[in-house]
Amino acid sequence: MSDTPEQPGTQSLQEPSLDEQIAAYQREFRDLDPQVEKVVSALGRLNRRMNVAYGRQVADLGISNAEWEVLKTLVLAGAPYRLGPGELAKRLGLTPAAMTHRIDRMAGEGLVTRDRDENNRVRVIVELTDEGRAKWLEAMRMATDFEEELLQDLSSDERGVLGELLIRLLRRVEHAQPDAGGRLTDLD
Amino acid sequence: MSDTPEQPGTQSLQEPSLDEQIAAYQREFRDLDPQVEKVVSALGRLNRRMNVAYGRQVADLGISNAEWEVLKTLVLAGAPYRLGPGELAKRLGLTPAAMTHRIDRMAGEGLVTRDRDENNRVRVIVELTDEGRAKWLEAMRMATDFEEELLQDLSSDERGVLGELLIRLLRRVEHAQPDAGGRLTDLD
DNA sequence: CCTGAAGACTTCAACACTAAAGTTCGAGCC
DNA sequence: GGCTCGAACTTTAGTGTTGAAGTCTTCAGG
Repeated sequence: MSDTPEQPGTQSLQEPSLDEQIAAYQREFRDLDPQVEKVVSALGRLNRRMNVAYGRQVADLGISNAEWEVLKTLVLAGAPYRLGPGELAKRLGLTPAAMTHRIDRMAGEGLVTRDRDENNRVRVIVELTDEGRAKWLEAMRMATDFEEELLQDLSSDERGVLGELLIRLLRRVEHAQPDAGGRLTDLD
Repeated sequence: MSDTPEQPGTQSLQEPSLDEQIAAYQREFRDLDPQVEKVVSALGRLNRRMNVAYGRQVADLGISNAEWEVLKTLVLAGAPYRLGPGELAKRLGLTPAAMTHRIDRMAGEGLVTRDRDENNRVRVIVELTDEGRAKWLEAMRMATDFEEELLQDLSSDERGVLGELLIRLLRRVEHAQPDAGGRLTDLD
């Protein structure tokens, strides 16, 4: 069902329990598969809660979740940690316009630099600063600690199984099946 | 790692493959548990993709994802499908101010009505209209079809296992353990 | 060269959300 | 009965995002 991600600053989402929710849906909508609904709703909720948690953690470092996303993307690019605004926008799923402003802010805070490419003056190069990289590292440490704790109750086998199942779903959504029975095409 | 939910209107998120991403992180950050990272990253990605998909579907019905959330919450409330703006805000994780505007729009579109409570004139009652309920039903049908298709490759057993594992994670995040070893308190 | 077309960003107007400051109504107190 | 407090919503100011329009640069012809 999804429960899209909408947190206010850092509030306490207050909703009925998962089981109550599913029971309510079944009352209102007869042909609902509870098993499917359970998986989908749990997925959505889990994700929202996690995002709230990440947001709090990076806030302690003085950066926003949005800024952290940019730092991660730049680090993922590897080595000199450079990427153009357009490329960043594509990877983050933002419009170029939003990227322009985001980079403005981050450059102002010293997390990245923004320069014109000398070889092709239409292009702009955004590069991580040492400070930006340091912030990333701190955030990364907090994030992995949190993630480790989140999965604490699961055995290694269970973690493996969970990972595999999720990846199968992801594949289904990403490669938008060449239609061998199920549609789901044009997902993105 | 999370990959927070940020889609532009309805773009094609373009990112490295999950395996590439994890490999890159390992290069940059030594003590990273690939198994944990796999689970967390898959969760985040899956969710973003799903939200994009939901957004497209409800857009075909002429409503936004945000509006659909309100419809769902009202239906979940049951029977006369009424809730105050404050209560709605709490359940959706929005500020009351945002709720005011959202209700304005939706009332303008005839999806809900907004009236003062006769017994307590400070209170406002938002009620689903028949049109709103009809929209919900259509959206619900599309959503469940999509969800069914998403899980198509998983056997009933696998769906059950996945659901249980997710719920265990959810519990860990929701009840923010009374600290018997792991922290994670104050999550929301 | 000079021109036209395409690409990569930026600027602008409109919209949605947050935080904080109002407004209005109901309740308790003396 | 009039006062004050608190609750529930709305308004305002500021930020971040989208979509469309605009600018600047490069490249392919003519």
